[in-house]
Amino acid sequence: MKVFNTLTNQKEEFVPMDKNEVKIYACGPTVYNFFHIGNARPFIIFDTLRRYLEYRGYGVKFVQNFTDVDDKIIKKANEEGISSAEVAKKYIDEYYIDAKGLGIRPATVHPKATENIDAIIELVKTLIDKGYAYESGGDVYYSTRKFRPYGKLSHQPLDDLDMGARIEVTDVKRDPADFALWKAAKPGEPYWESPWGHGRPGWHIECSAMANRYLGKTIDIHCGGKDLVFPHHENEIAQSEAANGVEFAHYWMHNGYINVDNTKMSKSLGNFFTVRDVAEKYGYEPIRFFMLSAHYKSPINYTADTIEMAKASLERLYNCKENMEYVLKAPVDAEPDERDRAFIDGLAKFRDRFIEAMDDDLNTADAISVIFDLVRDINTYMNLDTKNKTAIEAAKSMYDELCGVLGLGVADKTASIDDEVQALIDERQAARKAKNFARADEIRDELKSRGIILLDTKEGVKWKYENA
RNA sequence: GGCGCCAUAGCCAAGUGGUAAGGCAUAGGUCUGCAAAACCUUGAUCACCGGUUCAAAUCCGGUUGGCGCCUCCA
Repeated sequence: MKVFNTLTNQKEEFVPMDKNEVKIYACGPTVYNFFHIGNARPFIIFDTLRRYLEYRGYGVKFVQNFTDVDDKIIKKANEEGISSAEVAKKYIDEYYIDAKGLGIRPATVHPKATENIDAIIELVKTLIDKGYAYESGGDVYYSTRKFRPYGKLSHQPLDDLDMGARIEVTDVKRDPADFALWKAAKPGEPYWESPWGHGRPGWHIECSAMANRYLGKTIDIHCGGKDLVFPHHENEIAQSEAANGVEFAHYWMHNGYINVDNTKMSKSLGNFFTVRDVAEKYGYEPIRFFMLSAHYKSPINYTADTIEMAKASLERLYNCKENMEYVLKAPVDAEPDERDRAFIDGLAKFRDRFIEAMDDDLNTADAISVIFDLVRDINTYMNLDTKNKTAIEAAKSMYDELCGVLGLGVADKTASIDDEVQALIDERQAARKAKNFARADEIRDELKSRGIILLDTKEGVKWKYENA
């Protein structure tokens, strides 16, 4: 498999240190609000990366943190008159609800910053001992200029930074480019005991500390949104490599932004849509489909149209799946003939094409097109007058296999209907047989008003929920 | 000022040297009592100019337009 590595600015063959335990660290959410669809992109993309690596036979240890102590959380807590811990707890719970809806599997470990303060303090101490950090008025800062390779990820030499533009120049920092590892507690803020007094960790240090604790000094892949390249990931490298003396991560993968009106979506601009709100209107799965329908490095523009198209595309997938399941419920010939055999043999080529696409830096857009080609092949087979059980099962299996890697089109949407509805369906069938189409249509309309759609197929009457 | 990205059909979007995947939408057809689903058919010389090459959406140079990062950010 080839992946684009931000560190080298090119696609490279992915070679893990240990294929039985590929170490991946993904920057998780700061839990002070429902997460928005811009936040959702890396969660979905790198969940897909993990699924694909496992599909290809790798063992994966996937660590994604929760930043549960931070200025924004403190601000929210003050606004609501509750503690930071309560704010964090609430939005961690909400994270799991949305993540589950989006098909994002729980990470192997979801460490929280507040549960790793000891490791953070140890790391800060190490950096001070090695001369990379200094204490100043209860704060501790990292001396950016001491770390010679600083800028190697963002490919931007320190001296080219436009100093003063957005950098807070204070007299506690020796250099404007230095960043906080530890912040002295202000009144009313949560704090922990440390060698530098009461305080709390800076943002960047927690990831270095947790990656080290849960994955070791060197990891295979570190991933996150493109906006984390600088300064967050650059600083992580500075911290981890200065402390450990070895390379921090072999591969750095970054997803592009979600735009709204062709402008970056962000909480600070206020032009964001939460996953919860979008899901309530369109469902969760179209969001995942939308994310995977373009290459992860490209910016994508979120609009009502694009999410509706995603929903419509997904319906095509589910129609195919449901047709197979429907036919399999009835007795079907199990002994494949020559024509069935040819169909079955043809299925493997879709897997080959799918793998080829995904091997090329996770080309999910291409992989989806392979699935649609498979669906067309299956639909054509399903249109035949005689079908074979073995063949449909093989097709279904291939469909589930490929869709499963992307986390799409595999939900079980079958639900039971009550006896009254079944009686109406039966009555309608009788009416149709008697050519009483007025009554038949009346029943169909009645059920539609209850959200149940009837479909008359060659094999009999099918039903489904309108918005399933 | 420094660094970087993008421009493919009405819309979304793959495709880095050999004459353009896939999806949504549209129109016509097959099937159906009708409808739905499905299937078939239907649409692009790839922003513009120049260059390299037997051959370019793909490589090089330029132009125009759009976007991002440079210490809140996924």
